[in-house]
Amino acid sequence: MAQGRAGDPDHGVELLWREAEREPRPGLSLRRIVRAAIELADAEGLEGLSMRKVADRLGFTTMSLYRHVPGRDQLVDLMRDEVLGEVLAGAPEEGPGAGGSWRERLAEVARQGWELRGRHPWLAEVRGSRHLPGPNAVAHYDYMLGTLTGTALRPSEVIAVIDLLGRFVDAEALLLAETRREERRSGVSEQDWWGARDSLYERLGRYPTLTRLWETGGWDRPEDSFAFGLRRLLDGVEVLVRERENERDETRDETRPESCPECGTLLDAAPSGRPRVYCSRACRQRAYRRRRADA
Amino acid sequence: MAQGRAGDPDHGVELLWREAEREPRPGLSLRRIVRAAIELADAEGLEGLSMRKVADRLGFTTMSLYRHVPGRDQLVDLMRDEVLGEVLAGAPEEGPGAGGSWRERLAEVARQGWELRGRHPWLAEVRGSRHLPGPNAVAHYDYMLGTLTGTALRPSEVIAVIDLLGRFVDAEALLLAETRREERRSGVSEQDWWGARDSLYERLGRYPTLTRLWETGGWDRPEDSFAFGLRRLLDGVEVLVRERENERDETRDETRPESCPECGTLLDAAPSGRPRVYCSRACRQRAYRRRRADA
DNA sequence: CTTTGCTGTTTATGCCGTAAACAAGGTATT
DNA sequence: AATACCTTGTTTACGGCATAAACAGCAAAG
Repeated sequence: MAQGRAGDPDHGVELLWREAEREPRPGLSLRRIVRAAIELADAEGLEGLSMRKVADRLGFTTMSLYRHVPGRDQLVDLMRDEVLGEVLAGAPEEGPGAGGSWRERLAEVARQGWELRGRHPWLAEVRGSRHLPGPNAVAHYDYMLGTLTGTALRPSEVIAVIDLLGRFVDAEALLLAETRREERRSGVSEQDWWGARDSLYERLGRYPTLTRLWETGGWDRPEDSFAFGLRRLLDGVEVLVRERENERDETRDETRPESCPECGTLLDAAPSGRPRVYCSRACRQRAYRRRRADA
Repeated sequence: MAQGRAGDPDHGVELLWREAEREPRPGLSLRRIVRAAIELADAEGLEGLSMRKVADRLGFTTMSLYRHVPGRDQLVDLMRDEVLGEVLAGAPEEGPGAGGSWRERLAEVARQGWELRGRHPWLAEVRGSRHLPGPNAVAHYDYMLGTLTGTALRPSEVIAVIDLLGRFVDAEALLLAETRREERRSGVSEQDWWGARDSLYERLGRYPTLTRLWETGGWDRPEDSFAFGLRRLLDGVEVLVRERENERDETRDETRPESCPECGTLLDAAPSGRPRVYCSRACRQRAYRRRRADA
């Protein structure tokens, strides 16, 4: 069934989105394969993931896997979707973090993504631009986009911010994962390895800025690169949000606000005929809570 | 000479830093190998780079390369350093961009890095945390760090900003490179490929934020992700710079400024005995030009 | 009872990096 | 001049990888 379909993306969609497994029978199954592959990748990284090893771990031959998965790439897509389910499983009901400012909510999803990649470092190593999202991936993306609901950002900006943040988290996680793996493989810590490169340091005297930063202790206590980067990014987004808020405020008094300032939904006329400000009681209360929190 | 040294980083240092080749003799040479490898990787990506193909391109056997390069990884290090030389070759003398504000200089090095990765997309694909820098890599790093000279940032922050920016450029370039490659490999544009995933879109109705953003045209004209991200990042850095400037200004009036506000150099007493403000005429003029430009 | 389809296995192909032994030529030493 | 050595390139071989293709066992459906 799965065989010979490695080049068919739509089959990949079916695989990712089809209903939960029927009754668990003995023998192989998609879910078992995916789970085994995740364990393997958690331990050895994405590059250490091979069809052979997954099959061995399950006690089957390599080719047996191809009865359930079209190929390695699709297996990775399935693994990705599986672990993305972990974030939502631990999240509260009412959207992303419910309370708090957009900034707090955004910082929270970044932290969640960071922690997920701490548990599954291979997630950041997944390459390629055509990975099909499964139900969990889409739900997670929707959840992240939801953090910016109610800001004055334009739709395309909401998307750009979330994508940017996602790439940032991935890049930082990738760096950490690679460092960790090389440390484990070689048995030498990153510090020790670089510290032993005397033949390199001998040659760095001629570089002025490098030398000055070295002498003023720039490398003595380095910044935490995830925390530092996240702060800069959030600050940068905040500048944009404020800009859009100012634009909104300038036009507010003349043209009546025709969309909910909290979630952006278009406002239909209230039954009473009185002009609405919020689209629902939930939004009105959320705005109230935020106003109180800001003060 | 190169053989059997694949695990010796110090030999890698020697290779990267040793003087320019002697007279070009017929047959193989390190430089020729590196050049051929760069051409290959430019065309086929880092994953398409193999010792076999490099050797074929030069008309030698695979193993002949190992007389000059310890292994594939070290070859990549050499390629990296070679192309990093391109940036500095086109740069003016007096440090990074010489004129302009720190923000303009920082934006400029980001743009240069972006363009370099446009010419050599594989550069962003290089993985691993223990890549030895050669002379060009160090000079380029020094050059980038130099853009923030004269700001109120602390040394560790200067480094963190430059590293963050570097990872950002790399991440964006990687995304683009992967997209391009898949487009070339499959012959289908990214838009067309995703547009044909009807079996996926059928299932996206249940996701509220996604749906709302779709309906309000969020994906109609997406932001340019490099330009957008760079703006956010620079804005974020600017927030930090201003914060540090305020801190400096608060202590300015009581304790005399003992370092040049333009480049950070410690000020020695002027021969006249009159308290100096800038360390040199160059810095005084630069500050003047900037003040005029801001107004 | 036979046909069909699902599941797992066997076998084989063609990539990859590189270790090890070897061959040939130039250079230095005796 | 004869010898040893060093540098360069080749041959051969190994173990790893993904996966195509043919095949074998079994169960349910006709």
